[in-house]
Amino acid sequence: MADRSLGSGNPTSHNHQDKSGLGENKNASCSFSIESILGMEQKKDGTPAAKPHRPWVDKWNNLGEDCNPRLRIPAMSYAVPLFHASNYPDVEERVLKCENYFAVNERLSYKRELSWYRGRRPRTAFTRKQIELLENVFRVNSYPGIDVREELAQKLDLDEDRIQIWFQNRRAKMKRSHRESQFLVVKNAFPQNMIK
Amino acid sequence: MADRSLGSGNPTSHNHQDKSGLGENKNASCSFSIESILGMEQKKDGTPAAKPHRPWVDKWNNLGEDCNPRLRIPAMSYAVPLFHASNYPDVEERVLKCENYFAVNERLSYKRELSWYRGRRPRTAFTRKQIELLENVFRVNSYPGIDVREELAQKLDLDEDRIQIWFQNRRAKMKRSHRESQFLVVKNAFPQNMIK
DNA sequence: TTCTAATTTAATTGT
DNA sequence: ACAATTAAATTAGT
Repeated sequence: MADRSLGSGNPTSHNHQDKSGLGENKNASCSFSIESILGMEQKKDGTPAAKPHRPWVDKWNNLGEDCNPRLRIPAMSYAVPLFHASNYPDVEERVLKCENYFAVNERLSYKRELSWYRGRRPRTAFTRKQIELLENVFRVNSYPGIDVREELAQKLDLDEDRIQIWFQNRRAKMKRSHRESQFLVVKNAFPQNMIK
Repeated sequence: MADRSLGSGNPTSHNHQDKSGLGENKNASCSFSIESILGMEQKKDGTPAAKPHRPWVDKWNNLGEDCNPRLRIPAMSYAVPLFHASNYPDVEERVLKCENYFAVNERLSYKRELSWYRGRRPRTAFTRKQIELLENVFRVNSYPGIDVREELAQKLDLDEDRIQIWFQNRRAKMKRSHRESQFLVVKNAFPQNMIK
């Protein structure tokens, strides 16, 4: 049982980053040859030292000191139940705890195998109450200034950062749905066969 | 998610110049009063948020013509066979059965109640061949750019969207299985009682 | 039941 | 700040 038919043969290193396409395989026919695929991979990772602003990494992992934060075992964080902890299935939670163990004890080992996004902030799960208030404020003002955000942060016991991101994402959502409803309006204003 | 099938323009111009925080209430306590809320335009849905990007609805429901497609009964097809008494909560299941019944017999009734069920894209069943190629590509590049995805889409006769989602889910799966295997490694490296 | 396609939304990156 | 994308967490179909 538990046949994990897929998990076994997988290479574990991945350099992501292929935003720009770059997929020019000149070969005429249908070859996704290894070459062509590898050719498509961007070498964006010269280890760019690109974005070393991850306060929470150190905040939660404050034993290390001088090595590149992006190479550290970072967030353990979301490995440890401290941070959100609530809704993993049992197995996964044990897995996570264990990983954390290992990391704590052996730290600095297999960083390489660990994904590039290690440093990602654990996803915040807003409560119903929090969302409610945020939505109410959003209705009135979708561009709250710093003072309002700070106030909200305090009231909701969240970092001001989270508030800001929330409003950003919320605006994006609103924009999207507006765009889409406009699309429908336009679409319905035309005879069916004019729109494919 | 990328909604690239819609007008890529930026039809809605925002004057987002509100640094000052409009919604700022001078009142001491936490009042975001109804008045202040109603004072604004408020055209955004009060609740569960619309997600009106569902091109396939029309594609499969091309009998109607002038009514709003979002209000139509969409895919009856996959609504019909749902008399599987499986894992919906009782209430919802009854609702479904009922709605379906009416939908079949009365078509276009009970649109409102169907809404939560309606918008979902029918699950795509990939063929063995498709999976095979996708897996092969994934092995070399788990982050294919748009070009590669388009190429795959064409080759496999799928929407590019499906490809993108497939890779997303595949990455999640890989991550999961990596976690699990790490768990096993750690587990075997420690005395039993260290693992709860 | 397990696996996975599809959805929603928090977080990241680059401009 | 926005646009586009990714990952995390869910929902739900087979």
